[in-house]
Amino acid sequence: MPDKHTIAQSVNELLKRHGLSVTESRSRILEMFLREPGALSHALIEKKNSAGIDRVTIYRTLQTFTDSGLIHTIPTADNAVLYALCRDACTAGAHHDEHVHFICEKCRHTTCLEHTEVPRIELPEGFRAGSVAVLINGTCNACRE
Amino acid sequence: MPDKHTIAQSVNELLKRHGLSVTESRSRILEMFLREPGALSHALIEKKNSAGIDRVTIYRTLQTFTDSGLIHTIPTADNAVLYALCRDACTAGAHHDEHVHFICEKCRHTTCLEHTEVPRIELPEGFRAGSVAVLINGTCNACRE
DNA sequence: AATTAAATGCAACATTGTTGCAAAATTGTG
DNA sequence: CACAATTTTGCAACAATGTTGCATTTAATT
Repeated sequence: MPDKHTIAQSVNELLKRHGLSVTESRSRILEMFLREPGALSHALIEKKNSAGIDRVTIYRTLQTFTDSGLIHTIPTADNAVLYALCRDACTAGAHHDEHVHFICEKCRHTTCLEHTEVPRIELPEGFRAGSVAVLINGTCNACRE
Repeated sequence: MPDKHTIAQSVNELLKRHGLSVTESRSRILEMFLREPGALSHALIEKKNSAGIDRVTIYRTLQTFTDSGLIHTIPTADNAVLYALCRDACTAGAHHDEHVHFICEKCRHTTCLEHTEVPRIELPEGFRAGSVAVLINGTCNACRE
């Protein structure tokens, strides 16, 4: 795990690079994402929120981060939106998060498989693909017995 | 569009084949799915609900249908779970809904591309896949100019 | 340091989903 | 076809989740 100094620096730099003003709440929330290897839900962020950031601020911050290309949303089958850090390539308005998302059935942890390519899918006549999301349920490398 | 008689018959038969008792609410809701080419959300079902079926009953019915393999859920990025009819191969506890789901950006309609195969995806060491869901955003065949 | 613009917290509200329980409907059986 | 057993429904109340307006605070700019 990177030390505190490095994380604080990254947080600051990341916010600025995406044209966001640096505030206490944003820094804390972004730090959670940097420390977390996988994805976070709003609920989990609230749980981790020892600083007492307002619930509404968390909603707005997640929206802001998504809009500015810092994080992206991951659709899930059980109606709980997850958020995860975007790769550097993401910019405001243009997400490049076409990697595979893996949800572990045991630890319920969601991992972005950054280096697993999404295959090209042949669509029926008349359909034109924009973005492609792949969600895999299974057992992750940490939970394998 | 199939005529009323045929749909009423199918509804009845489908419910029975899945071991469910035939009630007014279930018939009406299942009929919506049979008439609808794509997927339905809870909200949309409530809107179409001219019969005044209770909100709670709709929730419970969708749960029952999902449990018994009549319909399956489709994850979406905007936190609105969609439901769609399963192919005949689906049975209680064992969904075979590994087809591609297509969400049109123009008409917001979700189509199950039953015949579009989900490709095998090579996972990193230690990950084992269970189910795979593919969600494609784009323009559907009806909205293509 | 002062000004301007943006972000936050609070309160109130809207929407969505859940649970317990009594009333009503469905199914199987004689 | 009527009866009993079981399931399903509607209602009410509640819990959780997400949204909006506005006054106050905070951050960026000069």
